[in-house]
Amino acid sequence: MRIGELGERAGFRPKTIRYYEQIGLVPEPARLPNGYRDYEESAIGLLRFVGAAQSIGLTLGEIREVLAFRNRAEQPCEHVLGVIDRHVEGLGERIRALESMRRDLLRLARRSRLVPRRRAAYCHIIQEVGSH
Amino acid sequence: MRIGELGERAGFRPKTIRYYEQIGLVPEPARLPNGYRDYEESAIGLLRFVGAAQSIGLTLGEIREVLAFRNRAEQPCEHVLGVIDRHVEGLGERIRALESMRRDLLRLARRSRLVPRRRAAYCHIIQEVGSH
DNA sequence: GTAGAGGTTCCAGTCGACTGGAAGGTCAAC
DNA sequence: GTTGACCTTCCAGTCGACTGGAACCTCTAC
Repeated sequence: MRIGELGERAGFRPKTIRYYEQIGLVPEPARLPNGYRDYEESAIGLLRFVGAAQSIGLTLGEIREVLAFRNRAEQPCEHVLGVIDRHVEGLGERIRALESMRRDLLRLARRSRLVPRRRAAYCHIIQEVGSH
Repeated sequence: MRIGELGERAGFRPKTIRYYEQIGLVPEPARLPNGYRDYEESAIGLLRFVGAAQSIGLTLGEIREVLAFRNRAEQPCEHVLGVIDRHVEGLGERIRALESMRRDLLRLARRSRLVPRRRAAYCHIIQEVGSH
């Protein structure tokens, strides 16, 4: 299939797919006699993989590393486990921060609606967040 | 105090402080006779506010909006409450996504360590994440 | 044959958040 | 007086993830 169809089905713009190919994230596909890229069905899965990896916070660089192992059909090595551990650690912190933030913002929104004359209350909350 | 000291005490580089001034995030300070910037103590609190707001995910543009209201000592108006609501909503989603991600990664890490010969397990998990 | 959609490469730009570097001034300690 | 740390402005660059646009080709429907 051509690049436009691949993009439609995998959820990426052609420009983005070409960009990914340029930075070596995905392989160059075969070409039709007219020079158009000709993708296999498997390219959809690969791009979906990239999208999923992005959605869990991996950078394109990290995804490329992971794909390198996937493409070689090797089991995760210490390197990939290291990537996972780093993310798990960071995730815990981010979740705690976000939950705290959410609670604060909900409380603030409630207070602001109950006491509309309360002054500078938003700034007060942000400063509490900052002092944790 | 001069910009270097402010940066030390507030946790920002002088370059960054000048950048914030340039984009209108923080006000221009007074100047000494030699042209050096001369900051009041309150500038530390303002920059800490910026840092705290960044840490809960606000963009500089959003922080600037909030500061505009703070500086006028007005109570949060509908606009600021709108910013809060947007963030609360987005936060809930992000927290759920991060928690799901964290669970998946923890499970993956455990499985990978118990069954070190398991092949391409990482890719499998990412694809599960993507299919949620 | 024509028009328009879709494709190609190449090069540069956008966005947001900084950061580097050039060119030069100021100041305090030695 | 000299040196080195710190300051100034200005202009452009970096990073990561794209995206726009120019110039041109290909193909299908009318």
